[in-house]
Amino acid sequence: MKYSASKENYIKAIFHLQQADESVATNALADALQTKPASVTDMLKKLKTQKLLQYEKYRGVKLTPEGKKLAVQIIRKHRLWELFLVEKLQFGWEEVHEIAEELEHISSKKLIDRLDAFLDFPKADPHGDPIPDINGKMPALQQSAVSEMPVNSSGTVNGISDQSADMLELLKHKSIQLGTRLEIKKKFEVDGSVEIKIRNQQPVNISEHVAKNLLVAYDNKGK
Amino acid sequence: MKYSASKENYIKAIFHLQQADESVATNALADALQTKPASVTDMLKKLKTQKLLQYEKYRGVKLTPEGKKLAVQIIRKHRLWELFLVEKLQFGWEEVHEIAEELEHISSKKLIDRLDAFLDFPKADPHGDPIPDINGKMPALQQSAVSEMPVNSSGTVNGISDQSADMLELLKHKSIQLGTRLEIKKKFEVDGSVEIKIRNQQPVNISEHVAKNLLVAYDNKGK
DNA sequence: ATATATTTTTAGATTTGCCTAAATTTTAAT
DNA sequence: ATTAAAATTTAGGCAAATCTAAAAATATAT
Repeated sequence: MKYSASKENYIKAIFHLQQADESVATNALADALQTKPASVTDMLKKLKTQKLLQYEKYRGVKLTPEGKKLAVQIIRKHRLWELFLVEKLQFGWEEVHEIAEELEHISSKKLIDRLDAFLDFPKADPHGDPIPDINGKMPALQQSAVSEMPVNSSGTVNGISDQSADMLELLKHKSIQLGTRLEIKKKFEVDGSVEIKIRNQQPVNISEHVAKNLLVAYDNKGK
Repeated sequence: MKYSASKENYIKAIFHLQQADESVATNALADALQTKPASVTDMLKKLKTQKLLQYEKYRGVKLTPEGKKLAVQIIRKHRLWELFLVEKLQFGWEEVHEIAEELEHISSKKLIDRLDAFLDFPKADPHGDPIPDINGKMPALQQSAVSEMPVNSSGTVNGISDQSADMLELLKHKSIQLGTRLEIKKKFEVDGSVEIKIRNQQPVNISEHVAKNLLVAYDNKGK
């Protein structure tokens, strides 16, 4: 079955908003999709008749297994295209999302499976998010503290264990935030500090404490 | 300016139908676009207000310079994507058209220019049709007789000078037709005959006469 | 030159996806 | 347990792109 780009965007948004198995509110969806709640209600009725979701009025919405399957396919396309853009066409990792929003609606399944092979069956996109495989299986997010990463590896900041104001201030000062892509340059055994490099900036040093609390999603190749 | 996929398809169809500078008939367009003449009339009125074409009712339609520019951009995208699919993703040259019909509507100009560079600024698509460059300049179609082509080069059958029934019968027998992709394997000086290979078939020999009359569009790399 | 056939346009609907404004339901607060 | 606030849905419309059926213009044939 083939769905419009608009419908696919609804399915994707619900998937992302749907933590665990709670249902998603109309307003939350309207917000995520930059549209009006009334439009969301309209669309939910249509998607319900297509059995992509469970919807009872005033009760919010949940994806059916079929809806989830579709969502995962779209996410697979999105993340593969993002990686293609960064890895093969030299785009910056911050400029690819918008383009992938369009590319993810190209329908050919064969295309996406070939692209997957061309990229060597990658496990994560440029932001460190996992890429579902050909069967829709989503690999666990590969996350670890900066202190655990090998020299010369790279990844994307994805979480901070110590959320104290002091820590956040320090990170802000070093212009590190969620989504910041960094590379491990050198590790000092003496004090456990780590030298990291952010994009075009000069390498900076972070203490063992910071390195242990800064969580990074790392790329990973191979099947 | 950004146009809908539907509008882009109209512009492209008019461009292809518009020989020299004659105007294109409503019915011809409806035919090419697999739609009804009434729908074409509706759309032509819209495209006229956008100054992409000259249209007087009952008088047919012509692209304005602006319309032509848009058409060339779309064709550039289409052909680059086709080549990408064949060259990088191992698609057969006959299965790429349909997918490229979707990909050609992805809007990012930067994407297409990067793709162009990634493919090494190719001059022709897998069917031998010329690819407009970044400025919209369309290289002349690189066409020559099989007899003139170097050994190991390849191309796509694109015309036949001698259109006699006998010639056509012979070509049909060897399953050569417009669009057939072939490779020059060996040339025999003695009699001017040429050994060619078609896709997955065994190599076949064609006489000097045939080789001189079989016109092929050949691929070409580099700026 | 006039009738007939063909092409093209108009008129009026339909579907998709969105909107605003008003009504309804649910939730939260006292 | 009411009432006020917030969330959600309904009702009625709009624009894009299509359609069918009917009308109008152009082309063709004798």
